[in-house]
Amino acid sequence: MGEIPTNTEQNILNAAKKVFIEKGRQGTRMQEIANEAGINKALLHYYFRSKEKLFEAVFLEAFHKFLPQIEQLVESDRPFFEVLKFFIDNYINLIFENPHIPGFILHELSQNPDSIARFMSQRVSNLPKLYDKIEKEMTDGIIKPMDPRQILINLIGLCVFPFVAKPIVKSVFFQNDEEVYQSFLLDRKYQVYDFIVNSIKT
Amino acid sequence: MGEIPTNTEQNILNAAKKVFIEKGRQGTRMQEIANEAGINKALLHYYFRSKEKLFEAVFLEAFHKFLPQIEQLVESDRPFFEVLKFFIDNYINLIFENPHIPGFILHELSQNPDSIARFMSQRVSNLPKLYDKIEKEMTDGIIKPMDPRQILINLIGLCVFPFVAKPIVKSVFFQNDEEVYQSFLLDRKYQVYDFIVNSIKT
DNA sequence: GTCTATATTGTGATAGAC
DNA sequence: GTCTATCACAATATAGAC
Repeated sequence: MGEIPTNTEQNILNAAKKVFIEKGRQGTRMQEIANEAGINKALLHYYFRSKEKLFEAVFLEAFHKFLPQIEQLVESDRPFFEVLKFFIDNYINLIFENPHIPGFILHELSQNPDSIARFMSQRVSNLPKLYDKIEKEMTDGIIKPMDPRQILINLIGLCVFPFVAKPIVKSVFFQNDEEVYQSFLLDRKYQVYDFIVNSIKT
Repeated sequence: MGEIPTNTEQNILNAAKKVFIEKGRQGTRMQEIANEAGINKALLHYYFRSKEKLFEAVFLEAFHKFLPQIEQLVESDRPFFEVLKFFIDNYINLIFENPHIPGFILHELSQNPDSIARFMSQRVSNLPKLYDKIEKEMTDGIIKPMDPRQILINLIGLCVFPFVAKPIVKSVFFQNDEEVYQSFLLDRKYQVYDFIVNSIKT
């Protein structure tokens, strides 16, 4: 439903993405994916052997869409604060366009923590380079001395949380006003950047 | 299983809490709750009419356990930074003892965002008082001028995220070493406090 | 109150016509 | 490749004995 599919397989995958990411693995019914794709259940099994296989395809794509962004933080020789600004801007834009994916990934991984090994591969192998970069700026007196991992975990958490906790945030802080909540999100990237910089700069 | 139940109803509720909070509403089987409680399925329906009712009982308790902590931030005349330290300490301790509840709440609410109205009640009615308290310290030049809601959302996000994202955090930053991850968590409350204070103090 | 047995519906998966 | 019809089993819920 919606866009014209190039082929049936892609059509199914698109439908599956939508349903799985919103409802989760256990909350998803094959029938609903079929409806969403405008076909019948049998075709799902024709293209993807089982619900399990279909789910894996969806999860893999979602996971890879969100994780490798970390590489952006390394692939540059510019100062950390500049790279940081660039990353936050891109990452929050990405979440904006796919607001349900972070919660989807977190929930499915918590249901099946060991599966993460299959998805990670070499993606984060250059994380040590990022640590070096940050520690370099610490010895240069630009950033306060602290565990670089704390910075990175705070960074991801601050970006992701307002989206993952949408119902609570929207209800508690914005009286369930969708518009006010959205305008809060639009301002968020600048707030996160300022918050982090103020916290870690010397 | 585990502790001796005072009565069957409480026994069922304990078992249901364990299973629902770990597996989620859709991932939970009534049979598994029955096994966990050491009884049979029929008794579940005798005490709680349906899976739905049992879930609601579990969710309500979990939700109220975690939300009203916000009140701590208001119920004191001490400076905000002191109250903040106290809150972070308590809240992270609470999560430590119930590490799966935050993810459980976030996921279930995102599946059923409208249901939040039933659970909130007057709990956050004194939030404006907290805003006033923070804004007072801004005009006093103790805290940087900014939207108090940004501070509070960051606060919750920083506390909750390392637990909700355990598999990713543990894998990406700690090579899946549970012990290292745990020691990171133990240090977390001080890190979060420092991070926030450094960021918002003038 | 607690159990066993069973009803009833939901759901993933397959068979087979076209 | 795509459909309809159906199987097989899983899961919630209830009936009824004790």
